Amino acid sequence: MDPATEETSDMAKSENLGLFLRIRPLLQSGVRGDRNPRFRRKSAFEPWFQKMCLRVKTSRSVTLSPPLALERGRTKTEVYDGFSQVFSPDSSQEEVYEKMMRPLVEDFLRGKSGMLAAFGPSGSGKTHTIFGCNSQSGMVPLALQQIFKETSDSTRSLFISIFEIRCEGGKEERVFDLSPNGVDLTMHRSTLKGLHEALLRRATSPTNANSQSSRSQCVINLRIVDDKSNGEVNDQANDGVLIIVDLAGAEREKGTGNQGVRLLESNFINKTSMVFCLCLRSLLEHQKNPMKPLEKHFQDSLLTKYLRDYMEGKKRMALILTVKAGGEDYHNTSCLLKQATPYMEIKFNNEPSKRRLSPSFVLKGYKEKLEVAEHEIQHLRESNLELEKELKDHKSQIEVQRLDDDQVAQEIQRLRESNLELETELKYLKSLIEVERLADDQVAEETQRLKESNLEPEKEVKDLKSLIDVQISGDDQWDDSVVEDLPNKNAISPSNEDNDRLARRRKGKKWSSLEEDTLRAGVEQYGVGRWKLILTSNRDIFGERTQVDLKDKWRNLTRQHTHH
DNA sequence: TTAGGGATAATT
DNA sequence: AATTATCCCTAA
Repeated sequence: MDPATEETSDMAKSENLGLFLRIRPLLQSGVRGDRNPRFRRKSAFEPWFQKMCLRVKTSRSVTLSPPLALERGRTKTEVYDGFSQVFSPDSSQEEVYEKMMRPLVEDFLRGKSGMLAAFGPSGSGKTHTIFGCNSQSGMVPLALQQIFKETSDSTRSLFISIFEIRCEGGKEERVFDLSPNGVDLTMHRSTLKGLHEALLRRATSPTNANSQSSRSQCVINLRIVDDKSNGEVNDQANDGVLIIVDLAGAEREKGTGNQGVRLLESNFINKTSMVFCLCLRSLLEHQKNPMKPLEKHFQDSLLTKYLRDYMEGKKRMALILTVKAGGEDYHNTSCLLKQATPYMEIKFNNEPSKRRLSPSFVLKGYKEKLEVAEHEIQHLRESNLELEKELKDHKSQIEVQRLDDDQVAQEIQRLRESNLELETELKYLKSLIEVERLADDQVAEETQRLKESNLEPEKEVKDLKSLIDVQISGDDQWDDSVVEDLPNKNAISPSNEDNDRLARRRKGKKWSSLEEDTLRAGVEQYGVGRWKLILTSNRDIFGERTQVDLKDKWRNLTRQHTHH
């Protein structure tokens, strides 16, 4: 936002992954010129599909409610919030462009790289959004339009390449260059033609249409360079790069007539998309907890290899989810939202080289976290007080407004929870710091004192900070190895097992009804006790749960059932 | 990997 | 205080 102020400092400015959501209209108005006529017929014959499971709540949130058929008593609508922008079914291409694409393009013109990936089930409008059709240009044509307009008088050239990665069956992925010449096209503003040809071929050729394109990834790469320097520098020296990716379908493989085929690792229709998601998830976890290594999922597919910098959080990325909102789409949509929503917490920093983290570097990171935590605790305390007071007031009045009371109480509960969360994080950080081996006598003593005293969190934070300072100052030539090895529990020194255990316990996560249903279905399909199989077949739904978690949950579900 | 027993956090 | 839901540990 403010390029002038952000400069050198290492972890200076980071921005979150932009997560957009676009809901496809239920009915194809004939204008769309859709390629699948069966769709139209189907929805005409089966009007109950009109019931929408997904609705826009605000410009940044949606509500998802299961269709009646799936309800099993305990149904509540879920809210997904925090999107950069939600585009309703009647949003126009221009609107999407303005709010999502234009900032990317403008940064691109200023030499800042970025990427946009479209993700969603096939038929949800990914391609329509990215490429558009004759009457409604998509993001790519609109972006080019803007780019050509703004570079017409400059001395810069634009390079564009477009290619497709297909992986058919279980075979190797293959790359198909869709540009007429097979190499990068040099384009000035008048030579837009080449792209049009590529576009046309992809969008309208019936042989190349649905079946294949839903399983292939289309990548468009724009590069802008100054004409002064020679054009063909392989590296992205100073040039901005803008990559637009049309990811393969993100639906789960089994339709209505499921066949328990050996699925690869999860039910993704396509390996590349799965790897893409694995990368993002790993990145997110790594950022939440730096002790977790950033796994190298990217090397598992061509696309993610190509996008490595983005997969590792080094360059900025935006994601647009396209979904269908019909009742029949509930499952796919739910899976997609559940999976992709957390990604909005991913951050990108511009710092390109982060070699090996010295402990003091890591500690500095913790210190910053502590500071933030300190603030938030303070803030939460205040809101807590405020709300509690408010609640009291309410209660002292007549009890007509019970509902309001409940809402306030809920809010307080929520705040309490996040407050708790922060405090446990403090505890966690504290234990990590202890693990760093405080060889210094003085420091060890200090730690001991801290451990035994019953300080208020605020004070504790303060003391921890000074503690860190002591460590950082007396620490110049540590080598790495600590960081990479730590995620392994066994590598932690057994100094303080009790404290360590406390800190490591995962925060309990309630089972969603989707997860429960999936578990039931899994047991039905594979049998009781095949937890590993059930888990890996549904990893996109179960997220970070373990086999044991599934087993325990099943124990619960059935125990309750028999107890009845 | 799984089944069970236990610990711990969340709810009632 | 008692009951549940989750998470953790470990023998087999």
